[in-house]
Amino acid sequence: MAEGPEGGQALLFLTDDQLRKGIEAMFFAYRGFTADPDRILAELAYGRAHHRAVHFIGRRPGTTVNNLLSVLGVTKQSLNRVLRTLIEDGLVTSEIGRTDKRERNLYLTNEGRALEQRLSDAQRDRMRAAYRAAGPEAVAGFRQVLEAMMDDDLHRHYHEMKDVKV
Amino acid sequence: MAEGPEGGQALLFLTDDQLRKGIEAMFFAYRGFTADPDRILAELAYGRAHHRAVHFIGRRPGTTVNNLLSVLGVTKQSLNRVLRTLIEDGLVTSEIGRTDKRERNLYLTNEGRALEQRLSDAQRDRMRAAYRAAGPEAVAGFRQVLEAMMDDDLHRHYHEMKDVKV
DNA sequence: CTTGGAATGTCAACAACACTGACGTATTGT
DNA sequence: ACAATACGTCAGTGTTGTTGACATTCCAAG
Repeated sequence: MAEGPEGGQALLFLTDDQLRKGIEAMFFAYRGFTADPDRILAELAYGRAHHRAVHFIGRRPGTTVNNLLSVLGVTKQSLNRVLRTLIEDGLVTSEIGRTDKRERNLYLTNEGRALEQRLSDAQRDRMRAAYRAAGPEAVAGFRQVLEAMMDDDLHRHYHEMKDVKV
Repeated sequence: MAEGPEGGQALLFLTDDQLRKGIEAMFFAYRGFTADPDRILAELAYGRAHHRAVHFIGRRPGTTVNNLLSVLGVTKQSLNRVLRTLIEDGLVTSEIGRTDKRERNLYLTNEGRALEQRLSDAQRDRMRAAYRAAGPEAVAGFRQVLEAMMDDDLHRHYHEMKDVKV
């Protein structure tokens, strides 16, 4: 159905070699992407799981455990282990829901916000350098390809993150 | 040197919000990026580490353990466990180095090549779809930003992978 | 030639973090 | 009352990372 480009010219960028380079670029870039926060987390005996939790709680203060679960794509047992340590360490608070008392609304404490900021800053610094080096048009393309690469349900979460309701 | 853009317009894409979106896009996209191979690997009781090993051995037949180590960025002990199972399962062969008997040259067997192909195909399919949806210019930008995001040493490995010496 | 150090790779034990499965509790809604 | 939902927890397992200890091989200094 509407195959589109027929000639060789338009398909040049879809050769196996081009695709392979893209795959390897994703692999190496993701390592760089996580390197700076990982160093900070290692000092504190935390891992990437803690980073992700703190990030998305910071993005959506008051989010429920269930919502966080589907965004992160892990099991509740796995998330619970992380949340427990964050709450014990005073970085996150868990409040019983006002309308539905079964739910728990999650918030960052001041200390939690401080860590989130520190991790964000490190990651943003690298992202900023990459953006600056590549230029605005490259950034637009970057975002387009990444969006097209997401699964549908992840895509949904990604867009839900856009309209922040603080 | 040559700082370039000074005004607000050219720096719009460097706002914290833009950077945050880029960060979340990387997070969600990487999940999609690994989803298809992960499904295949789960059937075979393998993990991503096996995928990475098989991929880079396939890229550089005869590579040594040490070289693979620095590309993958893990400890030799961690890699060894993965290599052992791959060798036991007949996907990889390890040959004692000809010039230096301390080294081991790694090769894929036919069975190993078959798995590599199967994983590659799955990952390439998604990459191809994303490339096709985003268009050639977006792809160029995508690659530019990813390259700028890598650590220097990873960047080196990335480029070394370009000149294949089969 | 021998000896000591460096390089390469292997084995063992441990920690982090994901998973499944089962169960308990409180709350909601029919 | 009853079923479904939201959350937490205990137990067990697997992958993947880590450090520590050790065997083998190479090479160069004495």
